[in-house]
Amino acid sequence: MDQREKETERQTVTIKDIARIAGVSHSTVSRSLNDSPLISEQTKNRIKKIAAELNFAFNASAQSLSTRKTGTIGIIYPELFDTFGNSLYLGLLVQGLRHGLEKASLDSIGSFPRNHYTAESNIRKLISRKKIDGLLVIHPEIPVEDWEYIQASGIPFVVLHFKPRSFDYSWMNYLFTDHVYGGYMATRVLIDGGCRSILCMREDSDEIQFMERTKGYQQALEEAGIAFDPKMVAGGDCSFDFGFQTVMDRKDQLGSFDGIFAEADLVALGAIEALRELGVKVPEDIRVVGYDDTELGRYFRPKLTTVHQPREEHARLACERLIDMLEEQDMSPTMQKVLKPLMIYRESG
Amino acid sequence: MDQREKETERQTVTIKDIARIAGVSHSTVSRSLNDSPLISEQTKNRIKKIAAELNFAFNASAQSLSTRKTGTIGIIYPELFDTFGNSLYLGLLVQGLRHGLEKASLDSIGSFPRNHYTAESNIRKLISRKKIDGLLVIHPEIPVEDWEYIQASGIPFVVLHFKPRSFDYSWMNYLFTDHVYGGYMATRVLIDGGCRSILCMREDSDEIQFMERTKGYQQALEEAGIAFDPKMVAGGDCSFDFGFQTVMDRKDQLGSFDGIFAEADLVALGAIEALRELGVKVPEDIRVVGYDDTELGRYFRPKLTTVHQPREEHARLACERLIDMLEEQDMSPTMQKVLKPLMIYRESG
DNA sequence: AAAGTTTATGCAACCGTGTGCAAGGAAATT
DNA sequence: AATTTCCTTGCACACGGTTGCATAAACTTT
Repeated sequence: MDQREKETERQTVTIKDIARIAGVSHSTVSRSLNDSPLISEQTKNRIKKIAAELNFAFNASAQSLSTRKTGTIGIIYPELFDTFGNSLYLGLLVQGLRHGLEKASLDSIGSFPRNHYTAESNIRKLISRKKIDGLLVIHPEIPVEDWEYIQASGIPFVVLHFKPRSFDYSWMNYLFTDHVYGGYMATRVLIDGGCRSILCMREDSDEIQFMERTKGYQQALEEAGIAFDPKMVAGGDCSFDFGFQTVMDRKDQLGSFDGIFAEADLVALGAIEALRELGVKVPEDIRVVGYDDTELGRYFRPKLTTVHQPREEHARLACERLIDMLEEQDMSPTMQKVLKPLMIYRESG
Repeated sequence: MDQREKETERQTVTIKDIARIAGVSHSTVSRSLNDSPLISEQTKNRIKKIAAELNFAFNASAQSLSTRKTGTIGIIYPELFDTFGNSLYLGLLVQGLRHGLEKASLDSIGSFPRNHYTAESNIRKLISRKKIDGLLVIHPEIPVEDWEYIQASGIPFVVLHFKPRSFDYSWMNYLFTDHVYGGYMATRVLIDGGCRSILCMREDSDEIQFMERTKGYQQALEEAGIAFDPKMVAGGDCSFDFGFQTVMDRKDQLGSFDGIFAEADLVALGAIEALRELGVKVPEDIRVVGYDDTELGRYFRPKLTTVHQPREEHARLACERLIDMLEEQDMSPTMQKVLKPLMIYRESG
């Protein structure tokens, strides 16, 4: 110990201090404060009172060391960007999880999969150093080694939002959104509105969710007897500019489509803005549907018709399952849900 | 210990296991892995090799108990809402902090000031149970008892973004934004653009930052020799509707103002939308300036002229100071900065 | 060669809490 | 009254590390 410790006079109260004051052993104090049935009510109350007077609080590290429970959950999620509408979605999802964990008095360590400076895996670090009791994973690209580590460690965890790529998740507890259905619904809205030539603006990534949205688009077309035309699918990124540019690139063939399914709100807004500048009326001339139901779509005019993901339900169910796993020590994948998204009907579609 | 422990065969490697294998005492292992100069290079290397082979990792709880360092920082921040543009700002600020902490290999527990279910103070809980080494506080309403607790505990902390109300912060390390200057700049942009009657739409809250923005507005008016008229200040919430409604309420007296300073982007956008519906051109007829530089303002047309807060710099400086405090044990308030915001010139102003 | 110095390691106590087991005392039973 | 049972409590060890101090070995110095 540092010599200065003495001077600084740490006034931290431990169960031994309470034991001394109460004239009992520290085990009795420990049992009392943990409401053990072994201790008489009288003694318990006396000790609890002393503890309260001294503002006693358990030392979390000591307790964890002994009980092998940290009372902390790791939440792994990706980098947020201020140019992506769904960053707010992810932020709110994490917030929902935090709320759910609070119910069980669990703290949460938020973390990226790897340390940006050392490139070390934060997931493995948190697990191996035993800083967490469980894990909530929201990330499209967890490295295989990390998945294997998680699996081998036997730590309770629930996967949310992003389907793991290149790793079998059939044995995991998970909660996803049915993006095929989302893409299908969005496209159906357009078809039901009379559209027959629907442009699909998709994110050119290998994230499964975008594949699925496009698949739903195709299904809706097929169901309506509209031939799928690969030329009607434009690939790009998740930006306003992509939507804007994609429309502008087609300004000479505006009659070639009468509906747009943008797989992200921001893209839809870019498309709408381009259409406005070209003098095309939305939704009268061309209908536009977005995806994600970000704040953006609520205020732009025309207000965006879009697909909403059941964020609250995701968070609630994930926490419930995780807490259950912590208590029951039962890792079986009893929570494998693919929730249906919700169509938000506004003006643009 | 539970009997089942034996069966489950915990394969966790401890320094004692390494000691046994290496034929040394566990203190030697501890010193080796911590690179103590007391141990010979030869022994160190041998032991490090064994540790690496066994995938050894320190038990965080045990280490904390002994060293009184947890390697974890608490980040206290408010509830985010999907209807407030600055929720994304806060999310990104927290992310910036997380990055800054990663540099020193620190984890972070994100938390609201109090538990929503038990109403217990999370701040006091984290400190008293010794779950964290330091604190980053981003919240407009920390209860006085919590401030007092923080102060008494002597824990290193830095306050960001929100000035504490009803508690003296002159002794703290802090980083704020100069909102007086922000309000001044925004108003100056309008005045320089020729405006003489400027409507100020402010959030009717007692958060200091809004008071300051309004103060800056007044200063700019005064400097330009424009009399301040209380009727030109509209109070409301931080919503699109507030901006929209405030303009609509004045549709019969549109000539009475030629500029709008909205103290939040969303409010500015609502105002712009109302003006558009009323056939008023922005910025030709009426200029509008927002505040916050949220994603929203980048895509709406006309693109929003607004005030940007130096988020990255806040995060970086706060982490640097906090890490320094952790290492130096020097709590003196050497980091008391009020950063200047940045004017973003776009189309609306 | 003896004494002093340096270097490398081990011993044992400690950090704060949990818990199996033994033991003491009171109450219940014979 | 002696024995058995139950209820309380304390002892001692465990959890997995860190560290002051003693000690043994190796190396200098005289």
